[in-house]
Amino acid sequence: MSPRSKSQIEEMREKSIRKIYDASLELFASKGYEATSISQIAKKAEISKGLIYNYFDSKLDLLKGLMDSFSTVEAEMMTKVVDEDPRKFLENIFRVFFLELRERSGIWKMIASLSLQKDMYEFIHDMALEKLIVYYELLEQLLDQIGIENPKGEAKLLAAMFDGIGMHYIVISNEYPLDEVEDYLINKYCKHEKLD
Amino acid sequence: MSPRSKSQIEEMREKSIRKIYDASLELFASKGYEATSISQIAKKAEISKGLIYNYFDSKLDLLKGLMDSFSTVEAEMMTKVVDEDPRKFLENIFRVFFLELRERSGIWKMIASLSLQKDMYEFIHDMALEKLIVYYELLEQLLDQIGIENPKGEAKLLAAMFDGIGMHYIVISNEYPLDEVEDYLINKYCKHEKLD
Amino acid sequence: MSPRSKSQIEEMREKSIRKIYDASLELFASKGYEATSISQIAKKAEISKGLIYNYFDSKLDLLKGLMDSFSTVEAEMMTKVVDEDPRKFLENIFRVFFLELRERSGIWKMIASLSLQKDMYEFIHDMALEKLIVYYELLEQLLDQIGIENPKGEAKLLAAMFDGIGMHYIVISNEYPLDEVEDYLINKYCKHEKLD
Amino acid sequence: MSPRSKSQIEEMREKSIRKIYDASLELFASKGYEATSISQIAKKAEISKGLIYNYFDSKLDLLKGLMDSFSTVEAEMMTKVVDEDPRKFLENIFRVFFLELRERSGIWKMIASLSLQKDMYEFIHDMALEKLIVYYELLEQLLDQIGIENPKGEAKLLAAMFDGIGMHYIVISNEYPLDEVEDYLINKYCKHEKLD
DNA sequence: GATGAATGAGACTTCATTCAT
DNA sequence: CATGAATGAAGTCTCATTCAT
Repeated sequence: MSPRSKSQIEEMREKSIRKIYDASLELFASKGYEATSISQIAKKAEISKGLIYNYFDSKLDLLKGLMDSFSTVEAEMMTKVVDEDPRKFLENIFRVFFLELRERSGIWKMIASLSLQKDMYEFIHDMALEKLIVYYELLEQLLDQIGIENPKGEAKLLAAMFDGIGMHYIVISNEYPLDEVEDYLINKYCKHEKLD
Repeated sequence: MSPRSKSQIEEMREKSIRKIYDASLELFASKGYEATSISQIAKKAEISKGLIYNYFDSKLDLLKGLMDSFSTVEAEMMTKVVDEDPRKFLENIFRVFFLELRERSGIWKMIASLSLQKDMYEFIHDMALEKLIVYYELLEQLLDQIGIENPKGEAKLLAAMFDGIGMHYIVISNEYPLDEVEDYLINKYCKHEKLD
Repeated sequence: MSPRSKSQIEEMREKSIRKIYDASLELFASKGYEATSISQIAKKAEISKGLIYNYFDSKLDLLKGLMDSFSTVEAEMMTKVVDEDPRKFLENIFRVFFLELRERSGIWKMIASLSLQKDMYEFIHDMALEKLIVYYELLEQLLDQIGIENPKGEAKLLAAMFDGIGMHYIVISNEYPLDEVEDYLINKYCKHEKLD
Repeated sequence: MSPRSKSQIEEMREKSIRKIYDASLELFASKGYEATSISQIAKKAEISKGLIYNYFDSKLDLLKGLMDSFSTVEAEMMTKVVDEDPRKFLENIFRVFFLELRERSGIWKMIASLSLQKDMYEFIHDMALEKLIVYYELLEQLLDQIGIENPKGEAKLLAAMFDGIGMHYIVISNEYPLDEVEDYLINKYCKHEKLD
C-alpha cells in the first residue's frame, strides 16, 4: 500500500519545501511580499500552486515558515562566532555580518522591509524586536569587556550602524564600498587598545 | 463665464489633494504602498475613489506626487539648518533629524520602506540614491572642518547611524530611548574639541 | 436683467450644439460610440463636460440628436437630386452617394456600424430600416421607369451594392478605386439603352 | 504524479474555451465588442469571471482567439466549395455565403461591425483587408472564366453585393427575402450562357 | 449659459485559495 | 504527494452624470 518509505516521503517533503523557500525568498526580496503572487512562486519553484497549500496554510503562513527557517541558520551561525577574546568575538560578528550582507542581501532586505511594517505583520515585528534586544545586549557586553566608555549607548549606535550600512548597501549596491567600510570598522572597534 | 472663480477652484483642488496626500501618507507608512488600496485612501480621506483619479493618473503617480511634496518641505528645512560653525551646523542637522523622526516618522518609514525595493520603484531608488550622496558629502565636509580623522569614512558611518537609528526607532517605537540617543550623539560629535 | 437678446442666446446655443455634434461625429466615427467618452467629446469641442448636459439628457440622447441632424441634411440633398429623366435621376443618386462617401465617410461609417447593432440601439435600427425601405422603393421605381427587368430584385441588389461599396471603401480606404467603381457603375446603369 | 490525465485536462480546457467562445460570439454579435463586459460573458457561459483569464490574457486577446477560431472553420469550408466548372464553383460560393448568413449571422455581423472600426482594432482590419483581397481575386478569376466582360470591375461589385446583402439582412432580418435574393442571384450569375 | 469638482457604479484584471482527480 | 482548473473577492481605473457656483 505504501510504495514509498517514510524517509523517502520525508525527503520529498523537504525537497519541495526547500524549493518553495528558495523561490519565495528570491521573489519576496526583489519585489516584496505583497507584490509577489503564489503563482509566481510556484512557477519559479517549478511546482504547482496547489502543492504550496499542502505545506502552508496561507501565503502569510509561508512567510512565517520562511522567516523561521532563517532563525535556525542564524542560531548555528552564532555558535561559530563566539570567542573568549571580546575583540575577536566582536570582529567575528562584524565579519559575519558583512559576509551575510554580501552573499545573502536578499534575506537582509526582506526582513528589513517587513520590519518597517509592524502594523501589518506583527509576528515580523516581534521577531525583529526580540532580535534587536539580543543584539543590543550582546554588543553592550562585548564593548564593556573591551573597556569602552558608555557601552550601553555605544552598543545602540553600533547596532544602528550595522542596519544603516545594510540599508545603504541595498540602495547603492555595487557602488557601495562595503570592503572599505568593513575594514575601517574592524580597525576602529577591534584593533586599538581604546576606541573612544 | 466661469461659475467659480479661478482661486476658488484652485482652493478646492488644493484641499482635495491635501486630503489625499494626508490619507496616503498615513496608510503607505503603516501598511506599505502595495498593501494600501485606493479605496482605503478614499475612505480615510473622506472622498470618492474617482476623485483621486481627477488629480493623479494612477496609484503610482500619486506616490510620486506625494514624494515630490516632501522634497519641497525638505529643501526649506535645509536652509534653516546652515550655520557658519561646523559644530553648530552638525548639531542642527542632528536636531532636525531627530525632530523629524519624532514628529513625522511616517514619512521616514515610507521612504525607507520603498527605498529597499529599488527593483520595483526605480524613481524612488533614484531619489534615495541622490539624497544619500548629498548627505555623505555634506557630512564629510562638516566632519573635515571639525577636524575629524578620515572624514570620508566617518561620514558614511554617521549617515548609516542616522538611518539605523531610524529603523530601530520604527521597530521599537515608544520603548526606544530617542532622547538619550540624541543627547549622546550630539555630545559625542558636536561638543568636544576632538572626537576620535 | 437680460444682457443678451433672445437671438444672441439662440445663436450661442446653436454654436455650442454644432461644436458638440462635430466633435461627437469625429469621435464616434473613428472610435465608435461606446469607446468615446463624454470627456473626450468635451475636450475636442473645447467646451466643458457640463455644457453637454445642458443640451442633451444623456450620451444616448446626444447620439439621437446627431443622427437626427443628418436627416435634415439628407432631406435637403434628396430634393436636389430629383430629375424628370429617370436615368439622370439615378445618376444623380450615384454621384451624391459617392460624393458623400468620399467627403463624409465618417457619417456613413458611424451609421453603418450602429445599424449592425440593432439589439442595442433600437432607434438607430428603426431609422436604418425606414431609410432602407425608402431606398428600395425609390430605386425600384427608377429601374422600372428605365425599363429594367425585375426591378424589385435589381433594386435590392443595387442598394446592397451601395452599402457593400461603402464597407469596402472603409476597410480599404485610400487603396480602394472609388473613382473607377463610380464611373463603371454609372456607365452600366445609367448610360446604355438596356442594362440587363 | 499527475492527478488528472493529460487528455482529461485538455478536455476540460476545450470545454471551457468553447463555452467562452460561444458566449462571447453571441454577445459581441448582438451588442458589440465594446458594449459587452467580461461579467456578461462569464454569466452567459456559466463560469466565473476569473476563469476567462486562465485562458485569455485580456478581453482583446479573447476577441483575437475567437476570430482565429473562425479562420480554421472558414478554410475548411473553402475546400468544399471548389469545382472545375466555374459556374458551379461560383454557385457553391453563393450557396455557402447565404447558408452562413442564415445560420451564423452572428459571426458575419461581428466581423463586419469590427471591420468598420479599423482605427481601433488593427488586427481586425488587417484580417478583413486580407480576406477582401482574396475574394476579389477569386471572383475575378471565376467571372473571367465564365466569360464576363470586365471581370475585375464586376468582381468588386459582386463582392460588395455580398456584404451589402449581409448588412441589409442584419438590419431587416426576418423580413428580408433572403431566399428570393439567393435564387435571383444564382440565376443571374450562374445559369445563363452570358450575363452582361 | 457655462464650468469642472465630485460621485459611484461598473469595467477589466489579479490572485489567494479550494478541490476533484 | 501532486496537479491545475475553477472560484470570487478585491484591486485599479473609467466614465456618465450631478451640482454648486
